[in-house]
Amino acid sequence: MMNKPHPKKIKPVESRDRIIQAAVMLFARKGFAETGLRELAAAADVNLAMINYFFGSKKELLKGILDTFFSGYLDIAREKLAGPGDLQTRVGRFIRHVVDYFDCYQDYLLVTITELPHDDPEIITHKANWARKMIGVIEKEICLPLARETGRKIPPTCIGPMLVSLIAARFLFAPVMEEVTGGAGSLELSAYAEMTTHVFLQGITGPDWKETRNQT
Amino acid sequence: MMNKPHPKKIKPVESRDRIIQAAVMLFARKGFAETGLRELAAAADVNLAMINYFFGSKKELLKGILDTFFSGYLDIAREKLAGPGDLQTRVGRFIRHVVDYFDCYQDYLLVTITELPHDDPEIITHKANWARKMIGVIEKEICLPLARETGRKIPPTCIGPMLVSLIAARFLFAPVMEEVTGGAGSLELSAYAEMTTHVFLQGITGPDWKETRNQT
DNA sequence: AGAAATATTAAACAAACGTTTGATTTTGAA
DNA sequence: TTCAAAATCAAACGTTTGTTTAATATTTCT
Repeated sequence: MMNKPHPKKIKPVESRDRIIQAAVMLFARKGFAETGLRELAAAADVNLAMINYFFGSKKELLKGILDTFFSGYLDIAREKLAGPGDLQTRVGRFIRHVVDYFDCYQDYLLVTITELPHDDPEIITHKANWARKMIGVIEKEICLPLARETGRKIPPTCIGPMLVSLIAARFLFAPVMEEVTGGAGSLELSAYAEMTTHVFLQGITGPDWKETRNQT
Repeated sequence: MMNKPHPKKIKPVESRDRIIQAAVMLFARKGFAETGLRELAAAADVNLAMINYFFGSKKELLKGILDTFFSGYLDIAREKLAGPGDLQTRVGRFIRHVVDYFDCYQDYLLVTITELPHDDPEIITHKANWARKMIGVIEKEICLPLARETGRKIPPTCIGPMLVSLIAARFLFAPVMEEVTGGAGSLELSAYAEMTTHVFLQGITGPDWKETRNQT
């Protein structure tokens, strides 16, 4: 007996995860408030009441989605922005991974960004907590080295938003740009990462890029 | 008779404008869908029915707000991005004016950006039409000169979103950053414009800025 | 097998939604 | 003053909203 040290939770994975999956898709495409719980329940193929059963409320479900996205983003920052290499190498490595992450979690990104400025006090604290941690990493890994090497002081509360906005631009504007170009495919992902890195480090007029091609 | 060639419309200015003013504020703070028409009517101090009387529908009201913002943004691009000066001068002049514009129309900006990715077909056509015009200006005034001078080809559908995201970052993240810093004032507006210009043109590691200080 | 915990269901809740209607008031020109 | 257009209003329209309840089905462990 007690050979199974507790099966823990392996079962509610099915419905619960289908709800999250459908929620992220619908929130990204239609917006949080525009998405009704009945519509969401239908898309996730669960009973309406299951949503409140698992998450308590619609807002709590949103918080879970935001947490998932922020958590992954922060992990990349801590892991890739620190580590070996000079500033340019580390920033290049970071951006390359964030572009992949944003591409993979596109819907999470859209939900997060479009809900960013809305000042629901229940939500804003969550966002601020994540932002604070992110600002800390950026200050340590970008702003301080930059000030040490060039004497240039840029506050992390300025760099942080700029950096994430720059990278996210492609995905934020994707729906509109698709309509604009009439479906002509956009820039390849790795090329976009390279270009973003160059713009952030050297600007559009800076000297030739291409030397920012280190792996991992 | 007919001495007054028609007083045209000078009267509906009162209520109609109060509605727009309240709508922009509420849509920016709470989101479009989260804002009820009754709440909006109360904030604008008009009767509920006046909104549909003036604008036909809630969605039509939103389109009007988007049009106002896009129109002003496009005007600045056409006026400041063209004209005398080399690429750096023109971009610097453009960014300086856009930062002022975004600051002045902060709520319009938030409404526009947070509604950007949502794929309501009635709205997306409007956005795409404006984006197309903007892309045209950027191609002509930035991408072509850049390719001519440096041989570097960056598609305007990439530069456009990057540029606007970079400038808008401060305003998009403002509510969160305020909570993060605990109300400590953010960078001064003109300093932010200068920094944004430098990052866009030379990147964060580029040579000293300060020479991008032309007037008008 | 039986008891306890977990999942799932249909139905109902009050509240809020965007919109419409029809009557009334205000307005500006004849 | 008179008349028609524009503006304002209270009230109600039928849906849809997020959430809750209580009963049922399924799974899990003893």
